[in-house]
Amino acid sequence: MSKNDSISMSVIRRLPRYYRFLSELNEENVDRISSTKLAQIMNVTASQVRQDLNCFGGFGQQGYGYSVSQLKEEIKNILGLNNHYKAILIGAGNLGRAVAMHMNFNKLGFELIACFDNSEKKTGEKLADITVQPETELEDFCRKNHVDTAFLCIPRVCVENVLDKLYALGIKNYWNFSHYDINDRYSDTVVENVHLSDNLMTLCYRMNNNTKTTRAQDKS
Amino acid sequence: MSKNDSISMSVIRRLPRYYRFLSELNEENVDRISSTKLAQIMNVTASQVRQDLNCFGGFGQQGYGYSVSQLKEEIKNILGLNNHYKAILIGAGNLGRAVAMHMNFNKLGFELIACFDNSEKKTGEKLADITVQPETELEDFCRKNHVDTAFLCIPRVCVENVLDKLYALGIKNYWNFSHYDINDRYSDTVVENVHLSDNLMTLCYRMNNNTKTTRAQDKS
DNA sequence: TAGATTGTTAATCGATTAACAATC
DNA sequence: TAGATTGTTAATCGATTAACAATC
Repeated sequence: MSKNDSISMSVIRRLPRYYRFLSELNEENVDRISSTKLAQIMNVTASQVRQDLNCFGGFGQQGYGYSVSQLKEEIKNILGLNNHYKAILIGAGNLGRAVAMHMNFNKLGFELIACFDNSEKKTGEKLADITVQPETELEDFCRKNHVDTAFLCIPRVCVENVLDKLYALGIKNYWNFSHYDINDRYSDTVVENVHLSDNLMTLCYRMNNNTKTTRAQDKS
Repeated sequence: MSKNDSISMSVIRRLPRYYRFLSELNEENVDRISSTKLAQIMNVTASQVRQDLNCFGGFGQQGYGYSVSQLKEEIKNILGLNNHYKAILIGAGNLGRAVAMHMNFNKLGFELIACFDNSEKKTGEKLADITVQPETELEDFCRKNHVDTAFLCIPRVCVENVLDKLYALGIKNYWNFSHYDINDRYSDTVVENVHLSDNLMTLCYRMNNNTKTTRAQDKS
């Protein structure tokens, strides 16, 4: 982690993809790989691979290429996947439950330690190995337990209220599934948005205009 | 839909966001808006707003601005949200169920007409107003019913098999929640990927390197 | 008409690609 | 040593922003 002054978001958003492909190669017991070969597999240019990796350090060796297992580990570290950031989930609806059950948080740098929902019906339900608590417990829980980030799987209209509480408690990292603009209210937050409906509208557009869209940014 | 030769993906991916903000303004009964005002609300530049909109036509009026309701409708049309593309869902696990229950497909240009799962346990379950069918019925169903697109909420390892069937049946539009690279196997497909774990890894990176990430592309 | 704001062209900025000297 | 492939600089390409003439 030496050179990482102001890495562009374009590069950052490609890192998980590198990590995935390198993990696969590693599982297939591939020892080394050249930027050209990796680029081929990933459908990008060799230049991009080398430029991207060199944002973080010179992981390769001239005339040889990159060690797959080493590079995989480097990127894992750069991404911070060895962390166990404590996360809480707000909202135990369909989406919240899917997120809780479906994701392998431990491999992604997180640990899900609690879930809250404002509906009495949900309270007491089990998701993975955590129990849904009433939202009235939220603040108390956060004061008693260190919480790094909140995953917001609640409707847009509910976000502001919860966000204000969380922010006041010092939680400033969010995985946000709503269309509420968190950064707009609190600018010193780190927010990753998942806008499923935007994504689906984009699919709709592209189905409509199939013949002539550019290829750029297709992936991801 | 006149000028739309090769609109860049950057522009396309911004359209849903315009649509959202304009819908809101419209609900607040705002009649007209200037590019400057809209840009302010959306946290972008006025130039970008005007450039983006002018990819599709001159919707504004000099000295006046844009009619909110008209512009909203224009974008709705550009996105094709008035369509009712017939969609089927493959996979009734946590994620599939969340997708089926959580999304307001009709407002997004789609209609969910069936759901399939390869597990006997799932068969017969009700999601929204559709019943989960065994995956063995898939091909038969697709031959008897027109299907425009498939939403893939199944594990990566299951995709290839299902994809081959769907593609053979002429289905070439996919909303893909797995890491399987559909475009790689069939290049004449339209694919929108939702890579939740990539997204979460990006959050992890940014939590690690909070102080010094660029702002570009933060939104979306 | 005067003021406002668009549509559009030109300038800038950043990201991607190409090229090649360094070096394993 | 000769061949391969990196790290890095320079060139290109595309996207964003600024500027302004057209016009409502």
